[in-house]
Amino acid sequence: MNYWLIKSEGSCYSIDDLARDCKAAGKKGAVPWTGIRNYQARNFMRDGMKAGDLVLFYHSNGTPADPAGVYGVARVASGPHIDLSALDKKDMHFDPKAVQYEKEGKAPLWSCVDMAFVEKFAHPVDLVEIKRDPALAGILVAKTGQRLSVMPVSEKHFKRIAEVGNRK
DNA sequence: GCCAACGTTGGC
DNA sequence: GCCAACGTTGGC
Repeated sequence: MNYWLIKSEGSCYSIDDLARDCKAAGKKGAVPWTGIRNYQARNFMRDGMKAGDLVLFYHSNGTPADPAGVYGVARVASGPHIDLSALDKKDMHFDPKAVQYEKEGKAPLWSCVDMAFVEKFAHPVDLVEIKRDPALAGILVAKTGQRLSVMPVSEKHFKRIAEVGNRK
């Protein structure tokens, strides 16, 4: 069992959106986490994530009203599969190179997994809090210049953030 | 909205 | 294969 952190712009796709879409997905209860166009992030998703892994849901690009931070927890709900949004010309994350891969019968250029909503924290654990907490020293998301949208988290750090987020 | 940090692209 | 130019991310 591994632990991860995924980022999303809160104003673009928040944990509330994930909760809504997972509910709308019915029995499946999960949505494909598409649009990742960074090789390292893709590799973490495609090669590292296993169904059942728990994932911190981080909102990036915060505002004073909705600060950047971890807002809740999701769960990996599938193994890796092709990210169809890369083949969709109308999609924001369309990639002609992925179409080329498809034509040549290669393995998909971009893959993703399904994500299920687990919980929204009683209060978000914002970046300031994360950086200030000695129990979270060394966590990747607090590192300057860290732009990965999918990254591993240690079990210790995962549990600490979940504990702080659900406190009170 | 600024800008530092980073990944990717493409000329050579 | 180097590296400058460019685009993007994301904190502030």
